[in-house]
This record gives sequence, C-alpha cells and structure tokens, in this order.
Amino acid sequence: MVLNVDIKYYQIDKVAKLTNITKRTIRYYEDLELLKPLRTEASYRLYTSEDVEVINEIKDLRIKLGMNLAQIQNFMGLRKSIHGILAGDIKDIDDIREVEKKILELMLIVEEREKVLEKIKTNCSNYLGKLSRIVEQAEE
Amino acid sequence: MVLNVDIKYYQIDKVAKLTNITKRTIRYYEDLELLKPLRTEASYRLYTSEDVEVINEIKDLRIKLGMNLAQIQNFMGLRKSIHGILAGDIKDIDDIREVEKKILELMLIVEEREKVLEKIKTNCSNYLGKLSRIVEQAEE
DNA sequence: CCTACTCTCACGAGGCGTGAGGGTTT
DNA sequence: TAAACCCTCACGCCTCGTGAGAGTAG
Repeated sequence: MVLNVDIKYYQIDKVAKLTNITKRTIRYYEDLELLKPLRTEASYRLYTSEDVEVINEIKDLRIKLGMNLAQIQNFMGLRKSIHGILAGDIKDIDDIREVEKKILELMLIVEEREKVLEKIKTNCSNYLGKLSRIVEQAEE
Repeated sequence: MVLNVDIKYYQIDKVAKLTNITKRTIRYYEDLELLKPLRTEASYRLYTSEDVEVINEIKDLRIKLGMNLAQIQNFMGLRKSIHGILAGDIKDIDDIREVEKKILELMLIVEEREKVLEKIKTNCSNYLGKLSRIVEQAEE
C-alpha cells in the first residue's frame, strides 16, 4: 500500500458526515464493489475526495434518476472500462468496440428519459398558462 | 352508470394484452386509485383508450423515470386536480395557487433530473470521441 | 359447460440496507 | 479507557406485485 502524500485521505466517519450516508451503508456499497478505498496497516478504510464524489453520484443516480444499485453497478463498471481503455490497460480492439456499443446504448436510454421529462415539462408549462389565466379572471 | 355509445370500452383481458401488464396488476393499480374503470351491471371493469394510455404512462414513469408507485400516485393526483380546475369543478383561488405551486415544484425536479442526464450525455460524447481516436490509431 | 370475470386473504421475491455482537486500534 | 474502527451473521422493512380459491356472468 502506497499512500500518496499529496492526496488527502478521509476515514469512514468523515465520509459519512460529508455525504450524509451512514457508515454501515458506505461499507455495504463497498461489498457491491461500488467503492474500493485504500486501507491502513490496521485495515482502516481510507477514502479520497473522488470516493466522496462517487458516493454523491450514487445518491443522484438513485434519488434523482431512480436507478437501482444493480444499474448503478453496471454504470460504474462501464466507466471503469472506459478509464481502463484511456489508461492503456485495455488494448483489445473488440473490447473497445464493445464499450463503445454500451456507451451508445446508454445514450439512447438517456435520450428516452429526456423525452419523457420534456413531455412532462411542456405539459406543466401549458397548465401553468391556463391556470394563470383562470386566476387573472377570478381577480378582476 | 351511463355508457357513452361513441366510446369504445375494453375488458380487462384486452387491456392486459394491449399494455402487456397482467390483469392482476391492473386490478392492483386500481386499488392504488391509479385507475377508475367503469363497471357493467355485473361489475365487470370497462376501460377506455385513455385508461390504456394511463397504464402505458405508468410504465414509462416507473421504468424510464424510476418513479415508485407512491410518486406516481402523487403525480396523477396533481393532474386530476388540474383537470378539476380546468373543468371548473375547483374554483377556490387558494386551491388553484396551491396547485400552481406543486406544478412549479415538479418542474424543478424535472430540471434537476435533466441536469444529471445532460451531464451523463456529455461525458458519453467525450468518451466516444476519445475511444474513436484510439480505434483509429490502432487501425493504422 | 367452459371461459372470463368478480373478490379477498394472504403470501413471496427482490431491493436496500441495518442491528448486534465480539474483537482490534488510537 | 473511550471512541472509532474492523468483520460476520442474520435480520427487517418496504415495494410491487402474485397465487389460490371460491363464487358469478356470458
């Protein structure tokens, strides 16, 4: 284990406070391989600010996008693959094409979601327009 | 019970086939007050094409937006209120303002979601660009 | 008579953590 | 010594349906 002196490490209690996620749940996310903190000699977990980012991202994906943890595992796995390619760890051209395909699939899903949201938003706008006219009339 | 002869009504089996949702689940959604089909004399459920739309919408909200059924109940409830106002059944100005507030809140949530999605999409695009350059180089 | 509908009671799988307990580190 | 960490086993709650069974309608 090599600790980079330029990086600040946080213990789990600190991370729990920063993210407002219980320590118990943070460990649970590690079981799911969503996090891989370094460890001290005594196997205390050491988190970076990137880990904190990841936890906050999980919150967004869960709460704002309604993704379940299996989907998030998938999503994070894809990102790991991408970083592996960009770092030169994955060189097989078919593997790279596979990852490209998954990215395109993901973008399609994102666009489908955006369509649904867009529809809701235009409905909202229309409703607001109609309601404000009703309120105006009532106020005359 | 007054059946409008200009409207086509479907029995539950037909609706199940149209929506690809089990009859059992369609009845369950009725328990949750997401649907209120008319009934025949013998209390057979009669659905309109609007009901079919609603079921498909529930699917979208659940699967594409990851909303749970409580959130969907809320959402549908808001829409009922809006229709109530537009139909003139709700006239109290404070009630109308309350509904306007809820619509604005909903739009904020939608926009938060869109932000998260937008971020994912731009990341995807960037990754695709980088990966295609790597593939090009490999093919030289 | 066979099929599709009705209802109610109760169960069950999957997802997401959480509690307790016993040991170690600072 | 107190507080914060470790691990493991097992439990618990919520959500979203589903199964069975008995009766009625077409």
